[in-house]
Amino acid sequence: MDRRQRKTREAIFSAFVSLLDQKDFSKITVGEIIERADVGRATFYSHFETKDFLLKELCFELFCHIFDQTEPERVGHRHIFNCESEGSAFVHLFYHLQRNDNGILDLLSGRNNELFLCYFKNSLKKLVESQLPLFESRKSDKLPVDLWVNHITSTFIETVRWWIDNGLCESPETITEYFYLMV
Amino acid sequence: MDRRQRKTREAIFSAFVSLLDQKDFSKITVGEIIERADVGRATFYSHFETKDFLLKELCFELFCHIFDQTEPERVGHRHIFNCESEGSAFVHLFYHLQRNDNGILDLLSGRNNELFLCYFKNSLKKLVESQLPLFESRKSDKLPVDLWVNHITSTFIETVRWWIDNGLCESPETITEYFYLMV
DNA sequence: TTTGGTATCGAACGGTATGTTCATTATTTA
DNA sequence: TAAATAATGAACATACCGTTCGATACCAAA
Repeated sequence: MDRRQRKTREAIFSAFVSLLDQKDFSKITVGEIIERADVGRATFYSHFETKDFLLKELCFELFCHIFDQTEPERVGHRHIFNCESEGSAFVHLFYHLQRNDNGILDLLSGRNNELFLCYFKNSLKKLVESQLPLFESRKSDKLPVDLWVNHITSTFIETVRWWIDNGLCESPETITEYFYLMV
Repeated sequence: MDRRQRKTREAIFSAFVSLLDQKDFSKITVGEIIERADVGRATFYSHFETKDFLLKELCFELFCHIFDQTEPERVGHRHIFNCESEGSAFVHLFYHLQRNDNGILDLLSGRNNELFLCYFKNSLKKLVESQLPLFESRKSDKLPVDLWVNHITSTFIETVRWWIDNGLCESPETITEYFYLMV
């Protein structure tokens, strides 16, 4: 890829993330993004169709290394799908969140990010499905599978949001315990 | 209240609800509302500060008779807080939803109604709190109360959304059973 | 190093939606 | 019937969107 392209793309992403740190997605304008990225208006639109697509691509990059099963393992980072000890995938994920990789917390806690939550939920569902045996119980036999998966996923997200709103006081282990208690 | 005021207010509400039947809240413009309500632009803004406030007031009216404890009982409608048989408040609520009073389903199922969901959740939380003893168990002792309340409330909402997405196939009783199984 | 292709710039434009203003007209109420 | 109040409708300023286009800067391959 052309170095110019890489640079503007990077500039736009980083301007976008830093803006998300300050205000809700819905309040951010394209004008602000290009001003902070120091990039021409036409340039922005030659990279991203709309602001929503920018968010979509950002999510894709964010979630890829967290959720994507095809992503190759890296040194020092055991992949979440391959955590061997029981249930550790979710502690792992809570750790990711606590470190606030790429300002993901701003997006999760914000109250106007339906789009983001939608993408996050979809990725998370895949993880939940792959870990489904963990949650087998009397209850789950009597429920439609997709309702059950949706419930676990939603519970995870609501737990994270509660955690954030509470100032991330609890340790990832405690939160994981809470999470498992609820499902 | 002046009859003129009542009439325009009513016209705006009904135009708004009928538009919600057709498209997401975020796609509806003030222009469309006043056209359908057959009301002047200035008139709209003399009644409602913004479109968001219109939604807020609509929610207030919608939720009042469902959730408000101070609302007087009416003939043929036992109030939800006074359902005496165990747990019937939630079946009651599922019945309300199934009948789609005031097009509330459009708002609940729509994917762009964070504001509405926020209001709904807040009202629902009060109901959940009042019914909390129903949900006591080993689990709940070990969890922070507000996390527990939030979990029950979210689970209810997610159940309804799943129900709607599935075409309201199940009976309110079945859904209530699912709901209780999950929490 | 030249050269052809490509990315960026920057200003301007048309379009849509917002929320306000104000003089005029209609309705209510005292 | 008169004073108060509400609705009208057109106009206005503002903001943001997404597009266009000629000029300029940059890159990569020959």
